[in-house]
Amino acid sequence: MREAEKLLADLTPQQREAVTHVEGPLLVVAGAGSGKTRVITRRVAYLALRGVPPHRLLAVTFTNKAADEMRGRIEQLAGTRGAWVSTFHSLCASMLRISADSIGLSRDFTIYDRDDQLKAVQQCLKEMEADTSMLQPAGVLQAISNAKTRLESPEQFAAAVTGLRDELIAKAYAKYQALLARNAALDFDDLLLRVALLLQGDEAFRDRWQRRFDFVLIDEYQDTNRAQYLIARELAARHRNLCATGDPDQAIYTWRGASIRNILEFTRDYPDARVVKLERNYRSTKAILRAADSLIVHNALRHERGLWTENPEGLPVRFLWADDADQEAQMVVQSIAASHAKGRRWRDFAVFYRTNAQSRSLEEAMRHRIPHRLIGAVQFYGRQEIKDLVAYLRVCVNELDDLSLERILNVPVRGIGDRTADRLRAWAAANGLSLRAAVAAADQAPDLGAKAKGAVKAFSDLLDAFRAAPKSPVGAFCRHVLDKSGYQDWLERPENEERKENVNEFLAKADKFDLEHPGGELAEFMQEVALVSDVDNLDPTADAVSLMTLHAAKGLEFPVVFLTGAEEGLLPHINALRNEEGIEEERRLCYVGMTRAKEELIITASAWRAQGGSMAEREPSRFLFEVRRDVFDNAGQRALASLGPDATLDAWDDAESKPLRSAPGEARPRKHGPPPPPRRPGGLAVGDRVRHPQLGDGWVLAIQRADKLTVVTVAMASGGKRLFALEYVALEKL
DNA sequence: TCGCTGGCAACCTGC
DNA sequence: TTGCCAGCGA
Ligand SMILES: Nc1ncnc2c1ncn2[C@@H]1O[C@H](COP(=O)(O)OP(=O)(O)OP(=O)(O)O)[C@@H](O)[C@H]1O
Repeated sequence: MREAEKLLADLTPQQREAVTHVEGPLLVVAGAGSGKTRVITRRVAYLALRGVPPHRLLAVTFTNKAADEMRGRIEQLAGTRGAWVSTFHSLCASMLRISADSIGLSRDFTIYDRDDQLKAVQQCLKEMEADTSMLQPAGVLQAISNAKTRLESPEQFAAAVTGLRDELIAKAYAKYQALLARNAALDFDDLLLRVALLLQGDEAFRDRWQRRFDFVLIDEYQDTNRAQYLIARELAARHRNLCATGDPDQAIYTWRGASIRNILEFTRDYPDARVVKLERNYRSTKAILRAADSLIVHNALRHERGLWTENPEGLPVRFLWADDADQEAQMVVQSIAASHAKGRRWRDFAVFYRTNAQSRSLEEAMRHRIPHRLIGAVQFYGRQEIKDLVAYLRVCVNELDDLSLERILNVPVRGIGDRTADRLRAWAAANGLSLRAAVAAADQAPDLGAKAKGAVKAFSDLLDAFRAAPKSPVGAFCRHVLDKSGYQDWLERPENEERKENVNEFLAKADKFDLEHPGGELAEFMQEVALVSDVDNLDPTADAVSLMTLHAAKGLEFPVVFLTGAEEGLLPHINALRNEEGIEEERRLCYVGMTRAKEELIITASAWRAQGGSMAEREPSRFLFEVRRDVFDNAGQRALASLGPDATLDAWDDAESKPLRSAPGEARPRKHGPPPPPRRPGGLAVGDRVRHPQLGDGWVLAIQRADKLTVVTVAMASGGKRLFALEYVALEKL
């Protein structure tokens, strides 16, 4: 028990209580940075040290990266391996593969990603007799995904809908499921849905998996959806040793079906559950915590809870208001560079944003200056060349995967054009053949010319050869495929330099897989590839600044955090403004971002931002005015005071005025919110030296009244001319 | 059959 | 601003 003592030594009494609780349901409601991940990890190690065989332990994390880290920590702490640590999706994929034979599923099933799903939907819509021009594939897919999240089969969905549009969607859903079944494919939703339904309806399956684990632990429980909830419940039904940890304030995935009610109603499901609350934050400074707390209390649909820390007060939060996105990026870069010069490592910094599109200006500003890693965005696996190679591998594993086969039919170009493909597809459909079977029997196909038949035959032989070749080690097989398919030759062309590098990166991943899973199957590797998430590619050992979305930041921590684009329409996002729930989720997202910071938090926003082709004027996020003003530094307080709806002023002018901020272009009326009260010119004259709160010093070139505003043209010391409306920018006369 | 060009819509988060 | 699709010429 000495080891177990050590395990508990540096834990708080509450954390210890959660770790040492053994039998029965346990709920750990933990505020941000209070150590819930730490608790789960220790708890698994503790149970192992108490003699529970590690392979009887299941811990479910939100990302594969979190799973890998936790697995490593557990091995360190308990000195044992074998605990099953994975995400829900990986868990379900593995369960389905393991139980494939008994549930009538091919163990070589393909996992379809969003692009595949869209293609499948498009194909279904095309095949439908009714006019589907009113339906957008993305919308239909959304509806299907929603239905699956509600665990509704196509039949149930069809029975519940009214109206032409929904009836068409119901038909499309049925066709879509049939198409996936024909292709032996499952989409992300299916993985969860199938397992949830099997656990409920298939006795053998349920029995087998209920006996598989003695303890079940679920992290980030606040972001579980209905299927995940059922899976957790069923897997733990026999022994009820279910430990859930989460933070309702960090629920940020309700838009894809997650339900905060799962965590809020845990004690209703398990009235005898032990509930442990962790309220001491170990991550952030007092200033950061106060800032975050003062924001989240604005959520009405929330249980009152407090979070405290013994950490130092720390630096005040900074707020930087830029002219445009490029300048915002510059400000971030300058801050980072300055801080780095004072001794910070690059990896101490993270820059968060609401939408991937925002990463562009940041990346541009950092290019060649600051080592950085972009998480997500144009994901690695979304690249054409990677998808091509993956399609080859999928076809090698699963011959029924027509969608993937279609992708590579003529890639690289081998003389099987659209017409030939169409005819093959039509012939296959007419005869109930898979596309692969049609390709194999192409010489019997009607209306195919001799030339086309030859090309198809050669392709079929190629696939046969792949099928016969050893699939392991995976890296070697990938190279074999690239070589024999002619893809490598295509990659060698000078214009494909970058593509070749990406493929090489993929090959390195395959080699890594071989190393970590000696004798591992190609199907397993394909599963891993299908289920990687953006953050999984974050390498914490690389000394580089991390750029990622707020969603991707969940669960991570960094000494210095930049929260960019704190603007109305962006955070909260325009599409979330429809209802209060939407805004509250955005507020939680902002809260998650803020609470990632250990020592420094810098929030930035921009007055103008490119939107489509043109520039749009922005307002600072309402969240900035909900955060206690006194957590900001002086410059931040001043900037916010001058920007806010409750701006403090020396004088009032005309409240009806159309505002204009430091505009690089033309003045525009603001779209929402009350216009901030204008400020008096302040006795400025042409030739005066002035200071802008963020942009620095300059000289007044001109003062004009325009549209009830006072517009000052300033020659900036840093170069260039800028327009400021005195009503909106606190220019200080020097 | 292939590859290029131009017009047009979309731009939120992601397993 | 970008990425997708349709249409066209070689
Ligand atoms: N008892 C403790 N003593 C010292 N440090 C601790 C303790 N508990 C947690 N920490 C530290 O606090 C930080 C946050 O812990 P952890 O990531 O487990 O929190 P969390 O609750 O999962 O956070 P979040 O929900 O915000 O993602 C980590 O750096 C961790 O090492």
